Amino acid sequence: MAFFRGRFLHSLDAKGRVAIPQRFRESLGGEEAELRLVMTVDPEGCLVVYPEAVWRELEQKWEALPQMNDELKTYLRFMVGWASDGALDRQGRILVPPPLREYAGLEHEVWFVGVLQNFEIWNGERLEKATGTDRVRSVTQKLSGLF
Amino acid sequence: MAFFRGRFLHSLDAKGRVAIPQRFRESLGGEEAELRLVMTVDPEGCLVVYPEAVWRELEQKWEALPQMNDELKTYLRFMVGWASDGALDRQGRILVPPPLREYAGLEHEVWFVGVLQNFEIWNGERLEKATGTDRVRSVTQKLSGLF
DNA sequence: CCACCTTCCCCCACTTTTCCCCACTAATCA
DNA sequence: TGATTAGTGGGGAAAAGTGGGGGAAGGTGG
Repeated sequence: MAFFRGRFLHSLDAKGRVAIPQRFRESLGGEEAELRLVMTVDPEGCLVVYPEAVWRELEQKWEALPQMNDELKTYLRFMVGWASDGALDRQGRILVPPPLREYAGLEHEVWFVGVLQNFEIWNGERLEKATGTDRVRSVTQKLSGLF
Repeated sequence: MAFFRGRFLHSLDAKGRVAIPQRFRESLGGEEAELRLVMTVDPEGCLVVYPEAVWRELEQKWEALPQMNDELKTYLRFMVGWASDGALDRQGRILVPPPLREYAGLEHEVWFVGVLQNFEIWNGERLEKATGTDRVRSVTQKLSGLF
């Protein structure tokens, strides 16, 4: 299973390409393996990127759900509706489609953040707000019962 | 299991490398063993360094939790998002990636502090504030029921 | 059906970072 | 006082990230 850790500052070029951090590329599988991935959005305001295999598991879970209620429909419209799949180019870069770029407020500088099974791509200011120490402290308090 | 104790003053060189105190290196396992470790940050403003095995246990705990939970996501963005794994070089040093260096306010002089299962790397002034006797006194009072 | 335009992806060239290896100094211990 | 071991610093090769030119592919409108 792939594991993504750490944060990396990269830059989106004028053509909308970003290099995936080498550490992440290694986690994506063998060198010649199909480096396919699926990206979508998170309500927090960032992009979320999954190795194709991980994404497929999510899809299977959704399909296996007993009934399709309104909440699930809303959720799928969001997660699946925004999803875009692609592959790395020969230089290890991906192309971020304009709608996703806009959703996540990505300009020139973007942060890659590993969160175990997948990773995220953030606008710097948003990331700072989302992971500021105040917020983390309060969250840690709430979680402290769990581990 | 490894045990880290004590504090040591070392210096970060211009390339961002620091030597791990020899005492700590011994605790990391056999000489030829894989001297791999994972470092991340603490809201208190320092770096936290784990032997790889200890870190993995933490990750396994996190993975067992429900992944849709927003609080957990925030927490992972912080802990895992800052994490950086690496190995000691031939001289027993590690490279501290620039984002971590900046987060912890590390300049030339840094303090290593052992805290049992892992150790921390501090900016001197911050360490002084965090472990000032006033603060420790009040904390000790609150804990006094526990042991 | 054909010209045009955009999008995407390949290649190449440049810069920066990382990580080897080696050499110097300081401290420790016979 | 020599010998060993820790910590420090720097040179240089290799790798990673960045940016741009140009051709192929695919969509659009006449």
